[in-house]
Amino acid sequence: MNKVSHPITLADLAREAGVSTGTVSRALSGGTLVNKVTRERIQALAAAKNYKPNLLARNLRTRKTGAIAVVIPLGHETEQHISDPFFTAMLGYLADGLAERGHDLLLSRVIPRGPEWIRNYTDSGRVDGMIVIGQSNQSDVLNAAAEYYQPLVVWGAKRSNQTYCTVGSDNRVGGLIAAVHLFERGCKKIAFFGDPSVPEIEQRLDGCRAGCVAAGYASDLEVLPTHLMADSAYATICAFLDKGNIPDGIVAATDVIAMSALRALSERGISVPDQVKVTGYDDLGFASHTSPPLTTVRQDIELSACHLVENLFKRIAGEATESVVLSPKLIIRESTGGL
Amino acid sequence: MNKVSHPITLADLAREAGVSTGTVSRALSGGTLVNKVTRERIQALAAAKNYKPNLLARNLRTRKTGAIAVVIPLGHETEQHISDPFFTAMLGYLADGLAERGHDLLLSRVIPRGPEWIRNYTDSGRVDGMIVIGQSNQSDVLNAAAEYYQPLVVWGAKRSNQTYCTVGSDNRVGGLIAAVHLFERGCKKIAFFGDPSVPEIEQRLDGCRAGCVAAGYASDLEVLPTHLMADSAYATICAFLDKGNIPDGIVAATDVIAMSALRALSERGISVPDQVKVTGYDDLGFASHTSPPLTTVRQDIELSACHLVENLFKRIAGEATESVVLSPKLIIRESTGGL
DNA sequence: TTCGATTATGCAATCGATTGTTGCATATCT
DNA sequence: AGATATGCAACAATCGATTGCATAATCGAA
Repeated sequence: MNKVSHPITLADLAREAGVSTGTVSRALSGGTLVNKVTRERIQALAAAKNYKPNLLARNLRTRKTGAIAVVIPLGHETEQHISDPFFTAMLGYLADGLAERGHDLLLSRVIPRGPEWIRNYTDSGRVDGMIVIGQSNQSDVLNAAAEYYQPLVVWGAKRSNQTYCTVGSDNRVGGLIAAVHLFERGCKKIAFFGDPSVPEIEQRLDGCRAGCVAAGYASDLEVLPTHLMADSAYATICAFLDKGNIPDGIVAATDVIAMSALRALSERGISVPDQVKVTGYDDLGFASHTSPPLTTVRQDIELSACHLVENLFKRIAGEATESVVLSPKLIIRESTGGL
Repeated sequence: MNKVSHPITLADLAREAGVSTGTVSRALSGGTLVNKVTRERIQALAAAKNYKPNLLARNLRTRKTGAIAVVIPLGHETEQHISDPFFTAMLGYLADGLAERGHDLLLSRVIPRGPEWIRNYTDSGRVDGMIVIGQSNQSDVLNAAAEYYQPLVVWGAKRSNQTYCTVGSDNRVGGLIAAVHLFERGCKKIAFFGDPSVPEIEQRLDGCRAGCVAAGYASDLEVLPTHLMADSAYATICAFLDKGNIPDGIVAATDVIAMSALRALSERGISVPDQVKVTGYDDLGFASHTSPPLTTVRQDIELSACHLVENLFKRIAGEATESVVLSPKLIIRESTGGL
């Protein structure tokens, strides 16, 4: 067995069959331009030889690649890892959605150091389109790219000065319904756990504040900035609780933070939902399996992924697309007292 | 702004600079074969025009692609989704590891219907190598591929008749240390939760049985087959518990199953670890954040990903590699009584 | 001034497939 | 039988970059 045996090529096949490469190509692509007998002979030969076309060559010629770049720009959150559960869940659904349409997924994690990173995708000919997960602080770059590159969609909040197509959920509404729910369940003193320097989280906090106003909540909403990663959030929350200043309702900016809060509370013998009610955000897979199960604002990641993929393919086809803003939905579970 | 503006090419640049494409190519690749003055002039021009080489063309010529296929074959577990937490965690680490070496990650989920799927990667010229996550029931296909395709590594258990390179952890030992730990903690009646028709899980069960023997455990180990997905596992476990046949120790085949068990137990007022002790498997991110935190057999996913990447690049370079068997490690937390 | 050595650049083949055009051979029709 | 129509397959250009080889330009030394 030859170690560096190059895969068989169209030319090899042509030589063997005694015809030209063009004929082989047409025979395999199934058109009727080739005599049925020769066509079937060539197809049989190709199958016997385990022929697979070189996709680079085909793609170079046809200007289609069958791959979509999924890019995660890590602008400020360099601590954040692709292994963040939200990203990975999104990634899984995107992979499934793209696979259904016969496309592969080229995954990249980018730490932007200048505006030119995006041209590695838009101008490299490697992909038919790109999905950017989270605009981070790269709005300007994305706006510029949208000018010359159509097949681009972005997961994230819609902002006013954007020319690119986004799919995202309304973080402000999400924050609002979480807060309102806590007040409805009788909370008198609520706190927000999460880092407002992340754009999405800032909007959630904003909505949360609006909910406080709507409920006639007098005092200032307490805000505890925490990182997105579980370990770090957990430590911050423990320190906070140990100061003794315990709220009776917590709006956590993500499920991961909520999970850390549940753990910290449980370890201190503080009962959820009796003494403290907790809401999360995202409704990740584990949210229904914490103890108690977590009330959370669902961002329907699967649906979002569908929209992203659908809009992307519309744009690839040259059609116009509208940005999508999904309504977040409150999923009520035990951590706020259940139904 | 032209909607279908094709990216600028080497030839465009050459025309503009009044030189041949070859010269431009050499100038940009930085060699000293081009006069310093012309070289810098061309480099400046390229930068000004935002030139990015077409990677398909380059790769076709150089026979290198800078991409690695990460393939998840779903042989029997068609229910299993890429969004499974174990896969996504692995994926994140692989993405990071490959990115460090300047390679992209081409993600595919494959439902094998015949032996030829693997040639879409080995013979398509699209990737420089491939990492297969989980051998599923595709051992034969992988063995055949290893004959002609060197840059291939597989995550999974090492089996006797394998010619391909694997990285995996010793599932048998993992199952054993979990069981032994439960006996040490005083359990008298333990059960195994998980579906033994999955090869890895079968090995874990096997180890678990060995642990029983070592501990002089008289009766037969009770085995409850559950699916890998949380919802389904939860339902199965509830039904099991409601039959009243409650063990005092549970070895769960994955963290997801363990999490479902914790929830089911908690809802029935059964105290963990006082009445029942529970161990998981994997040590995924959420394992330390369940309540109570989960004792679990850690498969060091990050380290595994490192080994996979490292071995793959060795094989790409033509070096020989050894399969790696990592020792799983018991992480003791509250669900079995803590340290 | 002339020759050899060196350097810089152009030319053209190449990677492997797709596809428009063309030529040949047979089939069909008057 | 001669003219036209049709089917089949070969030829060659193309996608965009890389690279071996040939050639032109430059320089130093005799």
